[in-house]
Amino acid sequence: MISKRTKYGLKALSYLAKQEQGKPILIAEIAKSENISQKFLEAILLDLKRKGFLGAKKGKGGGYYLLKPGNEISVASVFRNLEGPIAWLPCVSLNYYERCDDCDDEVTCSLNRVMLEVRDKVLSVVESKTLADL
Amino acid sequence: MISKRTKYGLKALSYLAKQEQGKPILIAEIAKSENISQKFLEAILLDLKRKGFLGAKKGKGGGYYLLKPGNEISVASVFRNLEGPIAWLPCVSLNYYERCDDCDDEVTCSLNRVMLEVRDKVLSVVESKTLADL
DNA sequence: CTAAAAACCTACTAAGTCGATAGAGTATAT
DNA sequence: ATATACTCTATCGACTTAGTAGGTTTTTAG
Repeated sequence: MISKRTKYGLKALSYLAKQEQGKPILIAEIAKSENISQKFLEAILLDLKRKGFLGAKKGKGGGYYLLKPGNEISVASVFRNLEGPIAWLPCVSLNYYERCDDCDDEVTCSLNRVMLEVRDKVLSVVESKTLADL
Repeated sequence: MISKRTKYGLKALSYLAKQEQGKPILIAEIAKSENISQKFLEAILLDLKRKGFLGAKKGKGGGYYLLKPGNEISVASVFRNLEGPIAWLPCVSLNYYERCDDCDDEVTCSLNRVMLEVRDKVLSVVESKTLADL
């Protein structure tokens, strides 16, 4: 299960991808349209701005807008930035690799192979899908 | 990411699947072999017993054993019992379905289709793999 | 019959996350 | 100037995670 944070973030970005690119959209508009708590969404969008997905404009006529076209932003990149690793175990993660302290050896670990398969299957979907596909 | 609970559970079951079926194995033996905190593993195995995966024998010569051969227990069934839903969202879960309160309609939800794809890809792995494959 | 073995059970903990709310501060357009 | 709208800090209660501690019950062996 993914967190509401990630879910809301994806929904908001997909909403923005449907708009004229570069045109600022109000947090309030997105929140209302997607049925998201506005204050919660504020924090999520701010985070997405810091992570380079969004630009923002303050004051009247302001709002958030995508910095790249929707079809250049993969679901995987959003997921990794909001939720974290895509892999089920740190020892099979591409971007967040970490050794398991309970395994002597990854080659003999019983779970390693299956977890690699799961990761690759998920990646095959989320790396190929972009905001424009949502 | 899956919890250590689920990870340890899978490792312990796969350890048991490698033993002579029906022969009781000590918690301590599994814990040592798999580098798991024994007390934590106790709780996990007890849970797996209650959920019908394991049998137990008390007293000297006792221990835990699989109730079915390893090749009849899918990774998916263990995952569901220890971790919960396999799907990323409740609205695309086969076994734990729940409506999303923020979506008016699942057909128009931007995430629904992609999340279904993710679920199916993961299922294709974990439903086909059994403890004997680990 | 007794003692050791081993599963079983209850309770507790520290730390962290989740989903949200409240209330200011800051930059901008008119 | 003033309203607008993003930005920041702080807090919240409920929950989960990964354990630890210590005692109880059942079973087997001597």
